[in-house]
Amino acid sequence: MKKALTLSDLEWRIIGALWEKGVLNVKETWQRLFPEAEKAYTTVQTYMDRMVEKKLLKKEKIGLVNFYRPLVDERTLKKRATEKFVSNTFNGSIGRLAAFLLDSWEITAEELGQIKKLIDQKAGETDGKHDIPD
Amino acid sequence: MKKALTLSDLEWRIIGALWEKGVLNVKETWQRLFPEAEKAYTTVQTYMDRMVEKKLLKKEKIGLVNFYRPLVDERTLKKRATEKFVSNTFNGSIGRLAAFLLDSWEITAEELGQIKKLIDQKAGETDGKHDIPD
DNA sequence: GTATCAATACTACAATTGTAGTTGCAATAT
DNA sequence: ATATTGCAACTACAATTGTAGTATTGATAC
Repeated sequence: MKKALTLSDLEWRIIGALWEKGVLNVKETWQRLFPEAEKAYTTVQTYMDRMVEKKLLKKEKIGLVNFYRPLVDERTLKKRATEKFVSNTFNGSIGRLAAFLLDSWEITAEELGQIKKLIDQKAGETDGKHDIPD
Repeated sequence: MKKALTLSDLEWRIIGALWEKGVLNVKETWQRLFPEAEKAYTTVQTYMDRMVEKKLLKKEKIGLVNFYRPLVDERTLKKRATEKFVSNTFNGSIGRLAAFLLDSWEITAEELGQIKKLIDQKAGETDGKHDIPD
């Protein structure tokens, strides 16, 4: 009932760590995210298990320890999240988002240059389907 | 305890309607958003009142009817929402977001052109602080 | 002046989220 | 064997969210 695609802050951080490292157990994740124990270990544990229920992660026990791996592809999830965000906030228009970003952010000249370069690449590559790496 | 800046879908739609129209009462909002009564009138009512509590809207009674107005500026709220989104999803980097958009979206040549134009404008205007309108 | 209508105000309640404590169990150190 | 340590499993609980029903009250039509 609701394809669960709004991750909370902590969920993003957890899955982010997992994408980065591949597999982690609760302790590792907890230490990474909260080196000063800003949140309780069990909080992270609860989150990770709930994320398993939500099919965001997969958990497998090796010896006594559970290891968690991301079940969803980073690009896919980010894309959905972006779609949702843009839909809520900019009536679904990427163009509006782009305009807003340019208009409301301090973006350095370098960044602008880089982005322009990306655009040119993109424009140049308008022949075949570009193969999504990875 | 939490500066309430993640609006839910429905909250976005409501405040969006309010930004568009300036003031609306519950009934008008409800009819606009759910012309087929997909949600109950009282659901919208509840939401709008909760948004008043959250200081997102202001409510004032005129005659017997309550009218609601947005209390937060559209640009400001969208900026915060974007920041939060980018922070969660792209490690806070607008550049990464931009790269992702270019890489993962089908963007038409026209759109690319327009965006490029915006960038050039922006680049041209790199002298003084640009005054954020409104 | 009473029934009806419209909009408000109040109440309800399950699901989800944020946060963590408690219990149990296997490995290890003594 | 026994105490201790590490982690897993289970349980808890308040706050928020999604959804809406019921009650009340002022206006209006007879």
